[in-house]
Amino acid sequence: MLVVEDEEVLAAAVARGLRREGMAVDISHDGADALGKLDVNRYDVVVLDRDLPGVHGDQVCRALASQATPTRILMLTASGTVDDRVDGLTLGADDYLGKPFAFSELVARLRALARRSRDALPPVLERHDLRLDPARREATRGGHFLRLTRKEFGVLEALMAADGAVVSAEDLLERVWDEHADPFTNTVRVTIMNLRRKLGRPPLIETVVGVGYRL
Amino acid sequence: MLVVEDEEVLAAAVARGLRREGMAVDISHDGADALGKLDVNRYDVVVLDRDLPGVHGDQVCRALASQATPTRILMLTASGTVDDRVDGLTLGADDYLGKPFAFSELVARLRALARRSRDALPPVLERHDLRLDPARREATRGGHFLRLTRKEFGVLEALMAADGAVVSAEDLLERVWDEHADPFTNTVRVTIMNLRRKLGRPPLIETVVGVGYRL
DNA sequence: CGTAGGCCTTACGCAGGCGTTACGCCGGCC
DNA sequence: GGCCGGCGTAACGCCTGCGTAAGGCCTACG
Repeated sequence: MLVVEDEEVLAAAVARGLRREGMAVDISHDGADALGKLDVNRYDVVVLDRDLPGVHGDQVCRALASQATPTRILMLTASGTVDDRVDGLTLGADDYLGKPFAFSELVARLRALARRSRDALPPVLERHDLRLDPARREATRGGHFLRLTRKEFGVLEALMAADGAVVSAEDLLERVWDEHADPFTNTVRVTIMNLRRKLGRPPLIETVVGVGYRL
Repeated sequence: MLVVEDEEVLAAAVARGLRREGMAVDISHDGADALGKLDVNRYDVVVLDRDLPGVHGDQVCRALASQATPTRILMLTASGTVDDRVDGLTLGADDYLGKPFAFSELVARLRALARRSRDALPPVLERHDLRLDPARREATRGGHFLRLTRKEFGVLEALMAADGAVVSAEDLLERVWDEHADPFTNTVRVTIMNLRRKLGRPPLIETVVGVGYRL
């Protein structure tokens, strides 16, 4: 989840509560920062306060809705009038909750949205004799099953989704690991190595020196 | 199931009875709350009292019928006249039961509706040498009967319905337990263990570390 | 009122995922 | 030709996540 809320105390409280519910939560305190994070990370759901200083919540919403993304939006608003609800939904929000709200209701709605987001996401990726189904979490090569760990699966998914384009190690860190990953770590190289080993021959992952990796 | 009934004592009694029959049951005491839950959760069947304070049962029924959902509706009504029955069915209910009713009849009708709601799936699930009949609550492996508890049966049903895809512990909690399940509980692991033990060998349930389980 | 069984919890041991450090190879550059 | 930066690879250790046992609560039932 990404929680976008300028009131820092509220944001922290919500994040803590959601983490207790088992969710992975990032926080933004303004619209510009939110757009940056949305650009860089993939979220299942964004909890978006409508009244943001600087870049307004509506703008964030529009920006997100305009691009074809599987990310769902839950709008938070101070005034729970019907007009707001209509506005929010026409702007591209997927759900809407007026402040003050019951925390349990927020959780329930986020769960529902996250499930929708997962359902909507998964086309089966196929390249060469590789087949990867994110929904079923299955990867095969030449019909033969591959037992991949989470990181390996994530890296392979990112490479396949890039469709032959080069993906930098930094991109992989942000997509497969999380936003606070140590930029000087060696773990991507090690994961790539293990992945290559499990994929077998002929080799499919090419190193582009100084830039990144591609299928 | 979702039971919508403003008489709290009756609602609790019905829910308890249905849980004894192996169903996962949520409760709403008014129409607005029911609409919220229906918005957020997926149910096979809604048991809907017609006479609700605030948002009337008919309105809930209409709202639900207007959207393309696999959820079935069983209307409960205080007066068992034919007129009511006709009204209910034209509103979009799938079945109808007048109060007072025999509990066994309620169960039978709900079973029938639940089966219809799921009839995208074959009524009897079969994978490998496993056979599972949700209607009769019977499970066999290699022709040999398995004595499963409700939770074990539910978990196995979910895994078989997933058809080899990975099912997360969180999904299992939502499907087999109910909406108030503690996300950090250990009970899924224990149930999986007992299930594996009862299923015998060769082992059929695979653990995908950090993700979930699959058949 | 006692018993049995379903179910959840706590506690603990263990395998494996994952990140680290260290080192060797290779190509480019001054 | 020596230096250096980028990468592959091996080996090690931490610690998460899972399996499993044991105990306790609650409900159903005799």
